[in-house]
Amino acid sequence: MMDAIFKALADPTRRALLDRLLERQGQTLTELVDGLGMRRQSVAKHLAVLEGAGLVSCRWQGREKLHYLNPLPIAEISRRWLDRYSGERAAAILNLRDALQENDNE
Amino acid sequence: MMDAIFKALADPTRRALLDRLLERQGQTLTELVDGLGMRRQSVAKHLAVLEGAGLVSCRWQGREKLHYLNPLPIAEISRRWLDRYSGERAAAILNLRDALQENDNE
DNA sequence: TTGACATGCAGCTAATTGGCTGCATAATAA
DNA sequence: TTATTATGCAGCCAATTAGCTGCATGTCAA
Repeated sequence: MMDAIFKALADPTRRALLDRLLERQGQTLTELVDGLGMRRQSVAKHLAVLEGAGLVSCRWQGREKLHYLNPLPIAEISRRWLDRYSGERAAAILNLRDALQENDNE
Repeated sequence: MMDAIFKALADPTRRALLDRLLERQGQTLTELVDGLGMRRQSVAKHLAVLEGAGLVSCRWQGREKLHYLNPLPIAEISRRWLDRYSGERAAAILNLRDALQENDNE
């Protein structure tokens, strides 16, 4: 599950899609295609990956599929994984700096 | 640059390597190979990716290459990108909930 | 000096990925 | 009803990736 999220975030087009949805929720596929320089079907695949990772939720309205950003998984990742690297173990940064400066300054 | 970091984090083996280094800095390649069920050369490639993304820094000590986690890029990512999804736009979560509950409860 | 050890480098292969085209289906508009 | 529009689905292809093997290089210990 965490793996799906990281893999989904690994593609710049998919991050751009999340940014677009952050600006305005509920956009359709054809709206989201605009400006990406890519065919509709390719964008649809990217959106499917985002949906599979739980980052985007959808709602059908007639023949249009509205896309909504779901920020909760990203908040989870940030809290449960990334924070370990900046939070309680911040001392590691100092250890690193010390270790690197120890004896080679080339 | 941000792209390199996201791509580096997309692989579970690489995230495991970061976790290992978070537990103990300065491990050698052969130490890190242990427990991954993978050849040394493969692990070396993963470490090269992490180093290329700035997530790992290295120091040579004789014939051994010591690996150190660099938490700064992850903190950058968390601050400059991920926080937008939980912070100022937290209202979007409510908008999403409202939109999804609007008219379909199947 | 010689043998063992730590690593690097080049190249192979199978699987995955990210784009594409073509066609099908469902909903709206005329 | 018929044409248009929004989307889905299947399949193709080139590029990337993640593992591997084999060999070369440099360092340490006996």
